[in-house]
Amino acid sequence: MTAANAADPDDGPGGAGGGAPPPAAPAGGRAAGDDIVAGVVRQWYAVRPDVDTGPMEIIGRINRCAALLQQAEDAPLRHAGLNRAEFDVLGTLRRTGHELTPGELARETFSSGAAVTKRLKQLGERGLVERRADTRDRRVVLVRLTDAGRALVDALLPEQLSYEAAVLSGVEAGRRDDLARLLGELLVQLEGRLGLPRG
Amino acid sequence: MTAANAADPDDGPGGAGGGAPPPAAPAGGRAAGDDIVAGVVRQWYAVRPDVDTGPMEIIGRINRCAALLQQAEDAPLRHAGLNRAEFDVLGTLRRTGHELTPGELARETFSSGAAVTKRLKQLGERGLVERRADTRDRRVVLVRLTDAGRALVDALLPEQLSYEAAVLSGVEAGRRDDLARLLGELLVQLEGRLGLPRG
DNA sequence: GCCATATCTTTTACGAGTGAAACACCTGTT
DNA sequence: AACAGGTGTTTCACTCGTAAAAGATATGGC
Repeated sequence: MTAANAADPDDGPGGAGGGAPPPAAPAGGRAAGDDIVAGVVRQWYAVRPDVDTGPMEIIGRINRCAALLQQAEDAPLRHAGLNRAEFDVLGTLRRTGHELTPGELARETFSSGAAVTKRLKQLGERGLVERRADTRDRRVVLVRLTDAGRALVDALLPEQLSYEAAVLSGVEAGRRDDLARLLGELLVQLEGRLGLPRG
Repeated sequence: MTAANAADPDDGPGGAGGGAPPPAAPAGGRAAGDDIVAGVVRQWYAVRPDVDTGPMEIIGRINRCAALLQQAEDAPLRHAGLNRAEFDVLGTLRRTGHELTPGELARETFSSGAAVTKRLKQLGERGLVERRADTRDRRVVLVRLTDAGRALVDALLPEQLSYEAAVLSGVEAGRRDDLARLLGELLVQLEGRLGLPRG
């Protein structure tokens, strides 16, 4: 609540927060080479020029990208009857190389324990993962990939990645590296700011 | 389907697609200053060094950022009893400045018509939007903000934006601009590649 | 040894989104 | 005028995720 009210609406046009005003303005319409968010920002500037829309240019774009990607990105997975979340569980087990508990899987895949339980049930019924009780602590369940699960991940991973590579291929290689680096910086900050409550 | 299989798994280690292998490798563990995705990439490199994890560094990070943001970003909204999606509808009506149909709202907010119908029902019950039938074409419904709805958006928008600004403040200003620009480039590509089917 | 407390997993109740079907209406053709 | 086909909105059945409660087990103080 502290800094949240820092940018009052009567900040005054021109000195709005720190972001430069959007370039010119095709009357709120959309210019060639612009993405959706640029148009949105211009519309806001037309009706509320006092407000600093800077954050939208990052957060809005991340949300749009994530939405677009999630709608289409999973084509190779869907083909195998999996969704992103299920593949995420399988992939986590594969890349760590050892058994994990449902709690660890939940933390690793950013979802609730309940969601993991559901997914494990389905993946178990399909013979892709196995559960066994921990001998030391019988509250704990240990989950591992079956041979079939491992084979499926290994087959799907390159397909999925090359599909993703195709999706990204419209951006020049050097800029992809820049983008990855900057997203990494942002993610570190977000983890610190928003992820701490879990520690 | 065309270019999607371009990067075959037997691309050969060292020449994997275009991404450099992850730096050294703390045994799959996590180094200081690294984000979660960097650790994930290293784990993959340890068990499947033949695979080009480049796309993960962008898509994985975007997904993580979006997940983290969505969990916490909405603090000021939640305080007003709204969620992101509802605020998105109100904001769209506010920034365009005129009445919109449910279909237009669906396209604008990236969601299904059914979802928009539900939201409009709730927002209508709370007195934030009004529907009226189009006089020309009676299939069409026109939605507009009530005075209360407009006042709520105008009050919430600066709060929400300065909250978002605080979340982003850990990244240096110049880098935020770079990030916004690169995300814009990516978004243009994604819109072209993944958004075309709707046209 | 026993109890209070904490931790891990699963179950339950519910909210939100989606695709497909249903419904209402328009428009051009015959 | 009637009809076929198209478009816009809503309803329906379903999936998926979550928070909170329940169930099972460990652990430390007495």
